Amino acid sequence: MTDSAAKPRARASEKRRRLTAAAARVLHEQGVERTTLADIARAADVPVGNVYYYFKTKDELVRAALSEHSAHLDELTGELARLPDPRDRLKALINTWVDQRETAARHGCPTGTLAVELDKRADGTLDMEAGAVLRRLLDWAAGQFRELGLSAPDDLAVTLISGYQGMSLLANALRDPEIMTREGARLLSWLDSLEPAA
Amino acid sequence: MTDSAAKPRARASEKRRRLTAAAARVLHEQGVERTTLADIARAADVPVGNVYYYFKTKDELVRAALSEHSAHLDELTGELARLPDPRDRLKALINTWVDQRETAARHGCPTGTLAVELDKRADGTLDMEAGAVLRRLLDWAAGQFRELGLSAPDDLAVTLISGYQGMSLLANALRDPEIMTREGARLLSWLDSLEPAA
DNA sequence: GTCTATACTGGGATAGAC
DNA sequence: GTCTATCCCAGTATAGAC
Repeated sequence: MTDSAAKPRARASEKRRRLTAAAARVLHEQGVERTTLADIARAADVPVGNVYYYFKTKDELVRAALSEHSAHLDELTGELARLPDPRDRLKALINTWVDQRETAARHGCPTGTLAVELDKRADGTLDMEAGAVLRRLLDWAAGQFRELGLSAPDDLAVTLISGYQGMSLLANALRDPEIMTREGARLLSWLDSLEPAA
Repeated sequence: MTDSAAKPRARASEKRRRLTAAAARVLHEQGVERTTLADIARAADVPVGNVYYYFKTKDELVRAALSEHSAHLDELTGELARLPDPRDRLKALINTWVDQRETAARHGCPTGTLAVELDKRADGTLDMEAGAVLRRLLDWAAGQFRELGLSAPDDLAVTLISGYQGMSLLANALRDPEIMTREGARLLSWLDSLEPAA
């Protein structure tokens, strides 16, 4: 009996997951304000009006997309944790960014562009949530710098992530993926130049 | 006769200028998609429906806001031109950014956030126009680096403007103006470290 | 040349059928 | 638990009064 109910439940969460994944992708490509629930439903292959069974409001879908980005970040840092040297982890992170250059040139950083859009809101509902995801990335990077014994690890993290956001924004605005390549190389040699205080 | 017609014409363009200035300000604060024509009209103290006498569509108001930013940029570089040393001009530019830190922390870089939002559009109408303004800033900066006899002036310009966009985005997402101060200081010492190739 | 009243559309949200 | 039909509002744009 409980088992017979399991399948519908499974399908329900399956659709919910499809909607979440679609939201993350479509909101990144089109932005929050220009994306309709119909767009997301279509991308998830779910009937339009049905969306409200899984998400009460559009904002909840945005929130789900943010969790998706956050989970993706966890996955990435989890993989990087296998590298013994923190500096190598940071370098691998930068290489990941450069590998994504075509996407960045077309749509920007998923979290960064979301942060820009949500910060324009007057209502205090979601306007800091994207910032919170960026904050987690900053904290992770600061941890790596700390492990390296560098002073002011938090500031170094800001410099690194700021570099990523800046190059993504410019690559996007100018539609030029090579900006990611060149600035990525610069960040790599910057990393190499950092030495612990004597 | 031609003189008697001058006053209404002057008033007309006066309102047009008020609308343009209001558009630049409100679009920066609220973003394009969340700003209604009524918002801009109210900020410009012009009757709502009247807007269409001066601007045929909302997109034209966005375009006007972009010209405003572009003009503001010209004004700024014009002032900086009075400094004899290109390096001092670049430093003064960075100091201007840091002085604007409270605004940046609240609303981001006017042109950068506009670029992010417009790039989300599928229609090829305005999606590159903000990028064009950023391009002009890049070109100006590259000119300064070239005057200094530095190699790869275009890449240095990208690094500088990317730094500005990155620190503005992070300051905005985290609502922390001090990020502008710290990253600004870093950019200043980076500038000082640059030497012409021997 | 200036402004008002209103038409029209897109899209978020809901009630309720199956 | 799934989906359809529909309501309703916000907001752009226009027609036309003054």
